[in-house]
Amino acid sequence: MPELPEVETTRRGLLTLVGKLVKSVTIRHPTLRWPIPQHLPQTLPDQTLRGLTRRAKYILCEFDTGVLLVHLGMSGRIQLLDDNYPPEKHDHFDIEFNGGQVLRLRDPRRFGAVLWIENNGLDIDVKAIHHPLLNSLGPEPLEAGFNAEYLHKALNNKTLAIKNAIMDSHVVVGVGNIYASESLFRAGIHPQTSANKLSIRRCEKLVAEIKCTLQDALLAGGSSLRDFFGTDGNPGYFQQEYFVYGRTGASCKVCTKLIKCIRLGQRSTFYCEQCQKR
DNA sequence: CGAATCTCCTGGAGGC
DNA sequence: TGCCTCCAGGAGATTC
Repeated sequence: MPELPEVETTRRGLLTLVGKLVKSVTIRHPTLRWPIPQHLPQTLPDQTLRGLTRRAKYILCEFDTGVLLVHLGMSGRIQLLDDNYPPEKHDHFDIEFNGGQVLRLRDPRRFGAVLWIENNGLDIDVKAIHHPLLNSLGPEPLEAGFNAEYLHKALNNKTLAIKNAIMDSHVVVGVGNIYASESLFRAGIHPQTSANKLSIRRCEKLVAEIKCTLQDALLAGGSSLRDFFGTDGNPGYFQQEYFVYGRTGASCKVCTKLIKCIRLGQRSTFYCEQCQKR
């Protein structure tokens, strides 16, 4: 479900909680990708949510004594409830705040994660947090550090398909299966092109289209495939703007040729052979 | 080292 | 209605 636009949409929907005090924490199903720390129901109450930031597809919830790192995996979704409604089957984790609002994590496939990073009494800038999951991440796609020069250099020694390369979080974060196909279409680049064969000019085009695609999706409130909804329960609308994703056999919106689907790195990959060149 | 494959888990869709 | 197979937005771990 969630790529960068969906995670960012989720984060923004939770900003109203910043400054509030935690009342209680409930863990119903601790076995996500990694176990949810069992001490959270003791640790978090009476702490203030100091800030909410995002790095890659991780939401970082800054509390007084540490940072709660949340990842939505494939099927995760966070709801912001104004009351403590009865949980449903896959509602694994709640944070209840003073005033009654509840942050609720639902994740049927349980590929998501909730982890705790203790700050050990130090006032650490959340941007400078050290954690194995955060240490080797590439640049944020919407920031200035992700540019043609950077990408060209990062792809320099890579022979794998460009589509797989831009989905590698060491190269650039936040680009998942949907937006990889969409960005490559917009850039006119065939997904099987060897990463190190892209000229600096085409890197420039690809960088621009990744930024543009993610921005457009963000403005639409993300994409709703099956089950993405914002924290307020409203779906995103970007899927209505897909050029290629999920459109196998339909005609290209630009040239009318039929959209093709191949498997790359075990993932469905959609493209137009007329509009996208190697 | 890079690249490809495997893995975690549940649910929905489609075929029979 | 039931049973089977296939597929799904991520990404770390493992293997070659």
